Amino acid sequence: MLIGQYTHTLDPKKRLSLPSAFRKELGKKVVLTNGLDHSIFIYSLKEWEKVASKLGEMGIGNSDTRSFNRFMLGGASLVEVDASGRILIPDFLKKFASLGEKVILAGIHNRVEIWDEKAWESYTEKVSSEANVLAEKLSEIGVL
Amino acid sequence: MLIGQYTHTLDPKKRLSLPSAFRKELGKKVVLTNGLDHSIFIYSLKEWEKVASKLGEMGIGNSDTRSFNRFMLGGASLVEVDASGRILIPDFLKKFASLGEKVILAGIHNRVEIWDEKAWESYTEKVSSEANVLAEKLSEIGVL
DNA sequence: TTTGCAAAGTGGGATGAAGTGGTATAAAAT
DNA sequence: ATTTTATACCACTTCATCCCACTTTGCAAA
Repeated sequence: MLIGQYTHTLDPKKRLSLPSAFRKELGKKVVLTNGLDHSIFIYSLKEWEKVASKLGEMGIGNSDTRSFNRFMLGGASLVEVDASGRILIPDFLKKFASLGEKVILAGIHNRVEIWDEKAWESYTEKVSSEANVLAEKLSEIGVL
Repeated sequence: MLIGQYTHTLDPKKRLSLPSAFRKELGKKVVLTNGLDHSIFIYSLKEWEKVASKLGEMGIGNSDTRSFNRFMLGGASLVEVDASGRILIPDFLKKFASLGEKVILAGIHNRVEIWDEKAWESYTEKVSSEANVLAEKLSEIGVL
């Protein structure tokens, strides 16, 4: 279970150190891909295989799933974690998530999300103001 | 059952000692997360796993649940209780709840809530003045 | 009541790991 | 051949963690 939120810096070489709390669970090889809401998703290789096979099972018939598969699968790249726990962010993903110097790494269940700090702040601000309403919805369906 | 209300101090190192009355029930590992109304929720690891697995099962398709998951899961952090019964409050949670030096720890059923002292006072003041109205609403739906 | 003891809450110093920046070497591209 | 890019390696700094100590409070025994 990946949880917790950290602010790290993306250096000029596009290196990003993973929070030590995530390293064990992610392993030495991770998969980065286009995430939803302009974030980057990080999966451990193991988790990625599950996600990918689920997506793969959806077939190529429907044009929506085709596009989504191109988005998630086509945008994926396998990355090694170096000796000091850092990964290299590919250029196209950095652009996709418009990452600046400060980024947020957030553990969400089976994945880690990378966000530009500013984007994360404005997103969470918006969400926390809606959280009460969301909580109500979720409690109606018995989650909380 | 967590019950009772305590005022403790958050030291410069962001350490907060849990009231001894809560320690046994919370265990050695607890989960802190963004709470509603700008408080922080503390769950025992056991209780948390129940909440988290429900949230995690909901998938990534719906944008409302995505937001709420980011709020609850991304805003969470697993924390060890140290030898003298203290926990470390992560920076982002301290900011989120705008905690000052004095904080309130309140046991609410299966969780503990952390509030800034000032915020708690003004909140309880407001609520107690509305309590009559609230009681009526709750009795309408059969709670009281 | 007084004294002693144990538990709870708070504060501070020391150590080690985590995060970050930089250099050197190897590989690749121009 | 020269410039650029990637990777491994090393070094510094900061902060979390551990450990110890002081103070206060409540309880119990003398």
